[in-house]
Amino acid sequence: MKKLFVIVGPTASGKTSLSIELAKIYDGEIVSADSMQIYRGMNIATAKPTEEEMQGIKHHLIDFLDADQSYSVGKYVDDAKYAVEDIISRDKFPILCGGTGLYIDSFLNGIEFIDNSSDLDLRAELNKIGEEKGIDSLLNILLEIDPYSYRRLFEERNQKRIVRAIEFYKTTGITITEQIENSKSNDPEYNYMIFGLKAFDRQFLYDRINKRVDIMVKNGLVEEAEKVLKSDLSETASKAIGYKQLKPYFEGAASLEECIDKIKTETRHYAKRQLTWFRRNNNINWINIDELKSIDEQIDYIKGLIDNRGFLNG
RNA sequence: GGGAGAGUUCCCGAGUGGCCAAAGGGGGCAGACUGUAAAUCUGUUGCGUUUCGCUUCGAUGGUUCGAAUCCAUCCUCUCCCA
Repeated sequence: MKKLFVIVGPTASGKTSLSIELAKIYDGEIVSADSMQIYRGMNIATAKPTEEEMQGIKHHLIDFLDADQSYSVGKYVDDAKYAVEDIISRDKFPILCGGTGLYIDSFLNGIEFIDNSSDLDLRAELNKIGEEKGIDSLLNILLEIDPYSYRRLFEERNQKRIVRAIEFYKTTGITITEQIENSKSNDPEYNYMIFGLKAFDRQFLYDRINKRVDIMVKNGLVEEAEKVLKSDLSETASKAIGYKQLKPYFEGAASLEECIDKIKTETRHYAKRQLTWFRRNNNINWINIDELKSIDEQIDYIKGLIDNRGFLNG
């Protein structure tokens, strides 16, 4: 079976530099799994590696879309597969690296998404119902078509997900419950070892995040934000942390410091959510970055794991 | 020196005699997640032997069956006049 390495972890845990070192050792190329680094012009806020940092290692799925284009998991699964196959065909070793858990899991598990399952007009219409008549009226619609989803989403009352479940059924004729089941049936195509970076002490990570945001500001985050906010942003791109939080500053409604603090807070929350996502994956080999602080130590540890398992043999 | 006001749980902040371990928000912690995922949403947040007990609302003392809420003194802070 085709082999690859996967590196995951919360933002600011050091995935980028580790992946590049690993690529140097194993003659690899990197496939990014990051929903924001795909965009051109969004560099500082997304902590996109610079040419210099890449050290000649080829990176895929970075910098290939303009910010006014939207993107999705479904596209990612296809694009990542294409990139990985391309790398393998050239006898290089693929290293998937990123923090977007949904993208990574969907790709690794070979989830098949269905084309044309979106209807933005219907979505808007349903959202309107939600705003006007309340979330219960949406739940009632869902109850009619997919009682299982209804039960699953009843407690959570997540309008976005309820709307999506209805939309999915109305556009495809099958329920989201069925789709979830069907999409899982594929056999995995790749044999992979997955490494996760995390901090034993949460505060250690949070400090790193805070410091990194300060560095971003020094590197011109505010200027970049001004430019990005003036351009046309797709639904996807507009969600990036680091730009929208600066809006009040540009509008004179808040101080620069307040906005930067907001970026730090939002980034910490994001890291927390990433950790929650990855934590349920029992296959991850965790590396504590507050124990193994240098890349060299991390690489040694990873090499040990790879050899131990005989992953590259045969 | 004179006058006005304020001190509430990690933070901001509501509460002016019992329904108050104390609204709401923030932050923290935990969780969910199938085409917007850097999104969206949920739970929890004084302690304990947890349908009950204990300790909390600047401090001390008092009034009362009962106080975060009323009174006295003290401490700290803010503002106004000097």
